[in-house]
Formats: sequence, C-alpha cells, structure tokens
Amino acid sequence: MAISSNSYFAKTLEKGFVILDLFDRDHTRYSLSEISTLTGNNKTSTYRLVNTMVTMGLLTKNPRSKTLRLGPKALMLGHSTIQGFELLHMVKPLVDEAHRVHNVTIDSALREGSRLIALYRREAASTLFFRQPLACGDLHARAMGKAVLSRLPLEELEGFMKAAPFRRFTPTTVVDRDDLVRELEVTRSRGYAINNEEYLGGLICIGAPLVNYRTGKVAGAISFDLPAAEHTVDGVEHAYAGPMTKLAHDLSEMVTRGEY
Amino acid sequence: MAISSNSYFAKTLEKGFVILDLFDRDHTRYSLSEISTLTGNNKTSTYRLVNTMVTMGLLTKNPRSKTLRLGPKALMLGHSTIQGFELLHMVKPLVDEAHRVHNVTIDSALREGSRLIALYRREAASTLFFRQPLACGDLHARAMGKAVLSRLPLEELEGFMKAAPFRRFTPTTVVDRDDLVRELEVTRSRGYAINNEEYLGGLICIGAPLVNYRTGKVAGAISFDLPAAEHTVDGVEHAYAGPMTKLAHDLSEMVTRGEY
DNA sequence: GCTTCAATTACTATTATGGTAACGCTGGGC
DNA sequence: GCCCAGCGTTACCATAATAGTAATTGAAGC
Repeated sequence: MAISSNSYFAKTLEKGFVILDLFDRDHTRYSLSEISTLTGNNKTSTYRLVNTMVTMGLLTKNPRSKTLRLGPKALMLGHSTIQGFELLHMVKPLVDEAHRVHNVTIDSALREGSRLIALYRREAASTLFFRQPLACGDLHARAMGKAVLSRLPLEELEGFMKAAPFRRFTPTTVVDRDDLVRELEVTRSRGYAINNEEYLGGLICIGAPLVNYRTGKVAGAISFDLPAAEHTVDGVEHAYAGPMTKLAHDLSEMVTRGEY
Repeated sequence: MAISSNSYFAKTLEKGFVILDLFDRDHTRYSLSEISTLTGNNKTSTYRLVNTMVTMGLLTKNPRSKTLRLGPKALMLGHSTIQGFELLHMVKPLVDEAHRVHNVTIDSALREGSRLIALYRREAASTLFFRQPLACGDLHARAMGKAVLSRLPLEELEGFMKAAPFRRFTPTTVVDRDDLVRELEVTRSRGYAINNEEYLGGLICIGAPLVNYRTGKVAGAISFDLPAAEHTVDGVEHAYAGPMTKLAHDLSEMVTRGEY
C-alpha cells in the first residue's frame, strides 16, 4: 500500500487516504483496532487520523459501539470527485448519443495499471449503474479488458500474464495463459474484443480500447453489451462492431486531446 | 475550511482533503499556485501535498503545462465512498420498489448541517442521476429542504434563517424570511412539504423528512417529483402524499436502526 | 535572446507524529 | 453484582516530518 517516500511526499496524507480506501461496498464498518491492523499504523496514529476524519465529517463514529462508517462528507466527496473528473463530461454526450441511436448498453472504463475503473455507463433498459463492478482487475474475462490487453506494450502484458491461470467466471471464461495470448492476437488484428458470456452468463459484449493517439498508450476501453438470449456473437459483430469501433475512435480522439 | 486542531488532529490530512475538495463539476483544473492560494498553504507545502496525491494517482499532472486534474484513483475513490455508504444500500431497495409501484421520480438526500447531499435518486423516465444538484444549500427552494427545515430545532433554524432573503430561482420561490417561517409551520402540521415550481420551472415536488425516531434528529429527506405539465399541486397531493409519507416513515425507521 | 512567472529543489527551525505506557470505560463470563 | 479482558482514549517525549525562506531551474511570451 505504501507507495513512495522521497522528501516531497506527505506520509500522513497517504495514510489518511489508505484508511478511506478501506471502505467500499463490501466493507462499510470498521473498529479502530481493525483499521490500525489493516493499515499497519499504531493505535495512537490511527486514532489521530480517524479522529481527524470524524471531525471533518468523512467518517462517523457511533458513540456507543465506536464503530466507524463513512460520513456524509465522504458521500459528497464521492460525488464531487466523480463529477470533477473531466473525461467523464467529455465522454458522456458521445456515449449517450450512441446509446440513443443504437439502443444498446454502453459501458466505458478507464485503465489504471491493469485494472479497469468504471467511467460512464448507459444502460439500454434503465437498469442502473449500481450492479456493475466499479473497479475490476479481471481483464481476461471482459471485452473491455481484452481490448486493453490487446494494445498493451509487451512488458506490461508480461506483468499481467503472471496472474495466469486466471479466475474462471463462467464455462467460457478464458483461463489459460496461452489461450489468452492467442485470443489477444486475434483481437488486435480484428480491432475489437469479443466476450461471449465469459464474465456474466447471458451477456455478449464487444469492446475496443481507447487509445491516446499521441502517446500510443491505452487509456481505457468501451463496450457494447447485449443479452445472449436475443443475440448471437455473429449477429452482434455484424450489427455493432462498426458503430462500436467508430465510437471508440471518437472517444480516443478526446482522450488524445485531453492528454489522458 | 480549517475545522479544528487539538493534539489528536492531523493537520496534514485535513489539508489534503481540502485540496481534493477543490475539485468538482465546475472546477476540474488547477495550477499549483492556484491551489496554494485557495488553500492558504505556502507553495512548498502545497507542492508536497500535491506531489503525494499525484504519486498516489489521485491527481494527474500534465507534464508540459503542469496543470492538475483528478486522476483515475480519485474516480475510484469516488465510486467506493459512494458505494461504501451503508445507508445507500438500505435505502435503495425501498426507493426502487416505491418507484416501481408509483412510477414517479423519487429523490433522497442526506442532511449535513444545512445542506442536502444527494443520496439515491430513481427517475421515472430514465433520465440519469447526473443533472441534479449533488450538494445543495438552498433548502428554502426545495421540497426536501423545506421538509428538513420544518423539523429542525429552533436554534438550528435560526442559523439557517440568517441567510434571508433567499436566492430566487423561479417566480414562485419563497425568498422572504417570514413567508418561509409561515410555510414551515404549515409544512410541519401537514407532515410534508410542497414545492410548486419553486426550484425548477415545470417541476412539482412533495417531500418529507427522514427522522431518527430515537434521537428526534432530522437525517435527511425524500421527495416525489412530478412534471407540472401533467399534474396540479392538488392532484399530486391527492395521489402521492400518502405513499410518499409512508416511504418516508419506512426509511426513517432504517435511519433510526442505522443510527444516522 | 531576454524577461517573467511558475514549478521545483535545498536547507533548517519548528512542529507534528509515532510509539510506549498508563488510564478508563464497557460488555461478557462467572 | 463483581471481576476480567479488550478496546478506545489520553499523556508524554524522542524522533521524524513539515513549513517556510530562498535559491534554482524551466518554460512561455515578447
């Protein structure tokens, strides 16, 4: 978790963010001792940090049980950091427009190392944002993931491949290293990735990377998601591969202009 | 912005969060100097804090222009702090269910001091979350706001009333202090608040407070929002006041159990 | 090529933090 | 109802990190 430590690095600040990072959908409550153990800071320091965050409203402390949860200020911080993310507002209109025209679920994500972070999602049948993974390291099992991987420079790809064999989600998930390498080659030459119910049963997706054309780096990916009950892989490719790669290209230009 | 400073308060941490707080929908880029000025920290300290956040991926620095923006890690932090907010997951199923049954837009918000922070919103016609204010101090102009105000203890209400006369949004906005006091009395005895296009033209809302029954404190509010084009205030009251207050009651019980 | 302004680095005095240890409260077992 | 165990909180001070001044580098505009 500790990241760096030259003289222009505020350790206290890092520690605070690490604490905030402990909270997510599946971890909403901690005791002081838990936080102390998990972060590796002693109790006094943890107490000081936590106390700071409680005072600021980022955490709430139950007066009796002393249990710590996220506070209203954290909710607000969450809203503003998402809304303050420039690329979101650049991406949104184009995704909305494509969604309107093709009436499909469109997902977009940003790459951070070898993880995908949800950026903006527009669902066909007004399901909401909330079900989808918000950060996901299982690139091998998703269309967006394979799209990203297919464009990664060799060394970075090597790093990712160390995780092989990969986690299996459905019967069709590609878990073998060599199988994945082969598929990525096909993906690269094809220009987009296909996910045939490899992550969620019943969901066929095609995805393409978002590339910064100036630097050549992969910044993220998009996908079009369709129900397997109503579509075949061939059908999806035929109907949507064109518009999908078009959108990916348009967004890539934004990524380039925005220097992501 | 500075909040407190006993010996168990980590100032550095506070400063970091204050920096992160600078970013929102309308403020997505800063230079180092700007941040230094806005936060009142000298350049070196600011540099250290910012550098820390850049290293952690919370901020991105453009190598040429040195402009600072939110980084991918901030996007992720935003997602997890929202998702890690327990009350959201308690509220969501009930709101979704009420939305399904009555087919109206339902909004919910949390109170922090005299501001409302967006909690969960379900729209009737699949508009998205994104348009609505995420944090709003203009309680006088919103149904949720008036609902909260109507249940506030006197001293807190006094504090809010100091802001009178209030900002006018539409011709019907209540901007006068005494008018608002009178309306809040009616609201209190009625049990719910009415917003007749006072915030956005074309939108009629009714709202009720979420109360912690144990402590008696107002934790937030909900509202049902309807298009004025298709509804009258009387019609809305007649059709939705019952279910709306019912939902507010059910949610209040959750708020009570969750000790908010 | 010079000027200007911002970012970055060097260097300490000052201040905050880390860590040990003691204290106090609360809840569970007996 | 009492005692014990565990966690949270406070006291205290040596140590380590930060704030601030000032010098340096770098980049953009003239």
